[in-house]
Amino acid sequence: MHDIKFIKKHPSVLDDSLKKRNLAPSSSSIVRIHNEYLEHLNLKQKLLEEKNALSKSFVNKETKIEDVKAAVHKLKIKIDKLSDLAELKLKELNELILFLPNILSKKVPNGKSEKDNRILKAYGKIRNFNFKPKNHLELAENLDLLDYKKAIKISGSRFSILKNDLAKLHRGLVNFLIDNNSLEFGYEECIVPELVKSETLEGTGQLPKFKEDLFKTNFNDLYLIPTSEVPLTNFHRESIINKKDMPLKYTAYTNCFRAEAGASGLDTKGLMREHQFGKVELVTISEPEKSDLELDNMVRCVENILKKLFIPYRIVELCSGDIGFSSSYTLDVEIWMPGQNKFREVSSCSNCTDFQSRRMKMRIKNFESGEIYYPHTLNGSSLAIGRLLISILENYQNKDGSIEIPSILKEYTNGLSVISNDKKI
RNA sequence: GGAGAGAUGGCAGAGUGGUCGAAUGCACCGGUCUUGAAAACCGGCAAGGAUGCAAGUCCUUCCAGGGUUCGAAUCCCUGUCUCUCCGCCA
Repeated sequence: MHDIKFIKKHPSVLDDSLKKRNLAPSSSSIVRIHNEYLEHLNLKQKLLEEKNALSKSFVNKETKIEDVKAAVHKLKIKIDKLSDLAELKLKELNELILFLPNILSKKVPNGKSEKDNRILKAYGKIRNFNFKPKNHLELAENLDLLDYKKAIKISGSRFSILKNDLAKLHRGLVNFLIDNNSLEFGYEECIVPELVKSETLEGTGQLPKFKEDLFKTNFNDLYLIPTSEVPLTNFHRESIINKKDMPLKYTAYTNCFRAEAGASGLDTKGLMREHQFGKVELVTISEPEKSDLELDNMVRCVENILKKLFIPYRIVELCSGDIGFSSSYTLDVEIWMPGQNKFREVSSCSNCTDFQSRRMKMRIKNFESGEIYYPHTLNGSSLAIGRLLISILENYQNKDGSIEIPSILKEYTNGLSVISNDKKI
């Protein structure tokens, strides 16, 4: 959501950002519609004032009852008409604005697609295999870790069943990640609903534009969340936060549900792209002037995990053509997947500035000055478990198809140190 | 699934047709007192919008949407959600 007053003052800021995203400029229609709205609104308010005065005069004995009734009746007809006109304009305006993406940070590089993203940093040594590394599907099949026959039978494609030590590894990873986020980086650990109202999704920007990516239930029109960013960021929707309580930092593990409507043919097999996947998320609600710093903190929190797992990764700055709707600046974290011989996204850390907080009417109040303003919201994955599992399986594989467990995870997996076909005692 | 109750400011909770944007308490902010703090006392304290250089003035909002009325937090209808009890259930 954008600030109309800001757009009216600096129309080119919005238009330039839209152009950078390869979209058509729209400030002129916004300004026009808003002015039309104000015309109707101002007139309506004047008439309402008259009407209120007449009602108050009623207590006065001198007033002629019938005259007042007639005058109010006349005013009412005019007011209703103006009300309708104003409402229509406001609706028109909202429909336009709700579909506009966030204004991009100046730092965002120009570009059309992910090919134009900028690699800022690479960390970790890519392992040199003295055999041809298998991909996670081959590894999992050999070790009986995934069952797609059953998954397809019960749910269809793009669903997985994890078994045996892979399920255990998944469970351990979640605990490891949450511990990292909460104990080392101060994010408050939460367990949150995975079904949310449409207003909640509108708050973070998934609705109304990306409806086709979501699963909707027929219970109270609730939607399955595509990421726990949605419930976490909406914690303080329509409320006012005391400045003293800032910043607010949350982490949660949830399942995420995505229709993947536009991804047919992409990553069709395995844990890479599924309708349901587990993810640990970070959300920060921050003072506006501190949000850049908080994004750095967030990325460091994610990097800390990968360093401890000894997984090679790189940090990628998304270009204007690839960056998400609600974000003003995004850094992706990509991890090395030997089976695909490339880096793949495992986290996306975004500064959404005041875009989401305006949509959800979340504000900060400075009780000393009385000042009320919008916080910045940030979100990042830490991390997508499925993709992390792919990377662990592929990076830690041995020639015989067995898989070492990263040492940091042993305390989270009952001491499991290797996944292999050898019977354990 | 059956029966009942309810939705008011950051929270708790009064208010059943005009004097209500709304008592009171807590929280919060400022001050007095104190070496400092606490307590006590005094004062302040809803949000959004329009208009104006500003001071200010005006409009809207007591779950949402309709209706009655000159006038609605208050009366009527519809919807949504919440709670309690019973049943079922992880």
